[in-house]
Amino acid sequence: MEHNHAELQQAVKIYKALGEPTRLKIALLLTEERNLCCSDIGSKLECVAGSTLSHHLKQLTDCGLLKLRKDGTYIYYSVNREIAQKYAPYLLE
Amino acid sequence: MEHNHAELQQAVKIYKALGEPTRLKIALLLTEERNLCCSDIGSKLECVAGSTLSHHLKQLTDCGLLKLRKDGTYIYYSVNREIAQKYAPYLLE
DNA sequence: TTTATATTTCTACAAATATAGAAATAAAAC
DNA sequence: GTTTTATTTCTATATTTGTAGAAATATAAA
Repeated sequence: MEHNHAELQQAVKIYKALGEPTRLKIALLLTEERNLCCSDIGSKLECVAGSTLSHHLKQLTDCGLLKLRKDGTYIYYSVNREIAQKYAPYLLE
Repeated sequence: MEHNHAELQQAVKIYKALGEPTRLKIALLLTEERNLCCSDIGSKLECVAGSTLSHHLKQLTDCGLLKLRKDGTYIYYSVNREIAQKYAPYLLE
């Protein structure tokens, strides 16, 4: 009902992030399995360069859809289920 | 859980459609007010050429998010609430 | 300290896309 | 019939974006 500009912009960012096959797969992967790191994801989605993956993970994180936890050189990603529930519960099905 | 290829492709199309400011506004507009035609929408979203609007409405329709009803030269659009509920309930808030 | 591993940033480029003007199509009104 | 209105298709263009290699950064392991 009352969608202010800031909220609308976040929604656009979230949907833009999910509107790309590789990123949607990443999001679905991280919904099923929590705490995967960049290289884990890379080995599950064959044929994606590390730099490309990093770029996608940044977008998914920047919009608020992914949470991250750093541990040494590793960064573990998970889906922010509250955000997913609000904007794209399809991910959680 | 079991996201087959076809369903995944539709999800990508839906999120890609919503991941653009003008199209998200159109979708929100049509959630609040049913049965608007192309030119109605055009007058509510100032500064969008008819051809551009047509292009956006096609994408929103092709992915299944909008339903249409033709009446003479007019085409009335509405949101497919079942699809919105599944993929983007944010629209219905 | 050197080496290996994880991730990001930089750079470049091909492909996709949002945009709109002009022409085309279609149906209504006159 | 002609004219007006609604929408689409065609065409072109500027911008965005997905991609990956190379270099950089950072931390851990040896």
